[in-house]
Amino acid sequence: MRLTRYFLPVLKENPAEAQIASHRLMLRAGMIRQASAGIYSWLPLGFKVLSRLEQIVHEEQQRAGHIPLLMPTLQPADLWQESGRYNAYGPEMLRIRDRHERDMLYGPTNEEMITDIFRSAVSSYKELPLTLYHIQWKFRDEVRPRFGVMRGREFLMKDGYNFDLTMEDALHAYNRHLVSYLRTYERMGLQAFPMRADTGPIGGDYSHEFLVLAPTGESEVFYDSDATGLRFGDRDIDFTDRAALQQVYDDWTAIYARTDETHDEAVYAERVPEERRRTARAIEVGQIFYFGTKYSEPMKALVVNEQGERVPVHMGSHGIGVSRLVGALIEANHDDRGIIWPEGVTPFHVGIANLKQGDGAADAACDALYAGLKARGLDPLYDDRSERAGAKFATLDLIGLPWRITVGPRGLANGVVELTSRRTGESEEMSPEAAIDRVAQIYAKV
RNA sequence: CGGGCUAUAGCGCAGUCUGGUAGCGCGUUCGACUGGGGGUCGAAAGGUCGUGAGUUCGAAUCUCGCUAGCCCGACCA
Repeated sequence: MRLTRYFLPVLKENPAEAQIASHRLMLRAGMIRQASAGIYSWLPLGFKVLSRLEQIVHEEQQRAGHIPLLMPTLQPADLWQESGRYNAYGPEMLRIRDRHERDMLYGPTNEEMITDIFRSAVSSYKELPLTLYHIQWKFRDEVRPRFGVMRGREFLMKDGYNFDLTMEDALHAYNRHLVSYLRTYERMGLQAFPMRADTGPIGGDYSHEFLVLAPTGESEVFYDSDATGLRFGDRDIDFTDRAALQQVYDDWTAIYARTDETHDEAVYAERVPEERRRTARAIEVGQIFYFGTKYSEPMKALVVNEQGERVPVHMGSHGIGVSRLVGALIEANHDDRGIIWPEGVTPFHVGIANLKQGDGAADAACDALYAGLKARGLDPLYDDRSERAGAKFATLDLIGLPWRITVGPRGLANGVVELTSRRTGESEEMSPEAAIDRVAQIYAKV
């Protein structure tokens, strides 16, 4: 993409309403624009990152054997009356009435709807196990939205629901989600820890939250410093291998890591040596639940088992806050000049800064670089504005592309361009061809 | 939902106390000089001062209502 043909409304000054880094930087980098409290338009750059996160989530869910579908944002109230949550949910649920005076709601989650879909189509244990998920906008009418997309009212969430015959099967689904989530966050360049969690208004008795350490996080967490050494890495997991998944679950949950909601001083003191105890703030970016027959019983989601008995299915629900992750990524990856995207989620792979727009040699070199990068399947952003070097560097630093190729008459006289890492600031001079190779190499691993 | 605050040009703000018909910086447009970290000079465009009523000869400014937004707390993916 050529910057002069893109839509990137960056701000030089900080908007007054933005208190935390991610909110401030998303506004300044032209990623989002507020439409109303806690409701945002996603401008092209933000939309690109959001779409990239969606893509990673889709890939990892399907790798785990989960099936995508798409349910509506607006739901009929009667489903929620059936589960008993229509009255239980409170004013956070946005209630709407249509022209026929029918009570509707903008879905804050989809347990009822998915259970309705399931029960109308599945009646035998032979069709289990089944895990369905979607990535869809949700609405929770927060009293006090804040921190940009980190705590909006409208938010994009991946929510998945497993249907199993037995608790053992459902716990295997639980482990599948735990492992697929670990993979998902690592691909995004984030280290997220599973922490034992309260089950909250959704209910149930088996739950972990995934938290990313960040000073602006809303949760206080207590953990063993050994947890920060955990890496999922490139392990190629067979998601049907129960023992292997259980092992990952055991490895990751053995180390003490809890939020303030479930923190237990006595257990903490007993299991974690004093010098390894850590307290920090963290952002919640996902949560998994096993809740058994909480919805399948009242909503009659029954299947016939091998003995010919009709039994309620065991369910769980599993969420990843996709739009919130954009904020979390920035909280975990920025400096005073702007965002620093991990390679796995960057909106463009590399920025090209032409330091003398209109100069024949510089223009030609940039055009060749741009074409060469595209030919290698890369997505470059070419800053072809008639701006001075400082302005181009500032813009590219702000929007956080992890790599920049700087092209100027001075280097071109020696046949070189400069490849600079946004994260370390280190640069290296090399031929344009070598720069293309290097960037291609970097992204081959992502 | 309790407490506090704000609303003036795309963004950040001054002007409000003491009423007299709106200003600064950034950004934008045009021209020139520039060209390796938001450059310089010159010209220009852009505002029903959130909204409704009231007071007044006259309201961004005073009074009352309404709306929207922000901060702290409680709540929350």
